[in-house]
Amino acid sequence: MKTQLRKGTLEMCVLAVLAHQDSYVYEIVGRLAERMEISEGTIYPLMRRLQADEWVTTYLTESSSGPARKYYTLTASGRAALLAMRGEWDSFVAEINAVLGEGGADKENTHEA
Amino acid sequence: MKTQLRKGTLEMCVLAVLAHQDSYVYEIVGRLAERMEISEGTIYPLMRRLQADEWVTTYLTESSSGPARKYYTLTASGRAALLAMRGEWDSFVAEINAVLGEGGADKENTHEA
DNA sequence: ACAGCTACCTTGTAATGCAAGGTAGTGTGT
DNA sequence: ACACACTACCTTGCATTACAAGGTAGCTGT
Repeated sequence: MKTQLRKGTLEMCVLAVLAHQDSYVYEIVGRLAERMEISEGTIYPLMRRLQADEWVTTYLTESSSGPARKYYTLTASGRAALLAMRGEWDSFVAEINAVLGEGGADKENTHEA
Repeated sequence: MKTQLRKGTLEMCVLAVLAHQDSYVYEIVGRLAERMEISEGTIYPLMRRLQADEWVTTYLTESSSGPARKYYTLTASGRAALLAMRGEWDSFVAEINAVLGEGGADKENTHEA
């Protein structure tokens, strides 16, 4: 069920990581794993989508500790998409909290939405 | 894409509406539609799930303006589930915002486009 | 040579939301 | 009587996405 909540947010999270700095899947997974459970199998197909949408481009870099790394960089439209997603995310959260706040009168005002 | 964000939250929203007061699908949809786009086809299967999980029970009531209404009531475990979901929701939102905030060290840079 | 790590990638399954469509009772206008 | 609109129920098929499990390959240390 926690899985379902994530739908649609992982793209945004990955874009946010890339906004910070270029990265490759193995590292992205490691970063995200600090804060949430995440699996490689989720990210690879996702990266293909990001590429298809032209939100990222890639380049290869040699690694001294394993196979070459495939770095991903945000494009201009990737950055724009991230901003748009943040906006959607914020209004979505507000929307849900409004519904919860409305129905949740039985829990006398936990915290505000 | 907005659709994907909703995954996993609609159950919680419906439970929240029912926590407010007993209701039937047609009305629930109307209520939720005030705040978000939502379709009947989504809710009926969802109600079956809620019933299967024994989070709601139903009773029929005659209506003076159409077919009988099938009201849904929260069970005790339904209320418990709603509380649990709210908890998950809050920590999920915090989690995502943390990732966004981190990648968004350029949050100074939120000149929201 | 082998184990273990880095790093890439694919396939199949499950969960969920939605559009489109179908059934039926009640009231209103012609 | 007939058509239409509104309430109210419900189902089927599709698309999207996350995940588990599995596969390939380079590099390092013993």
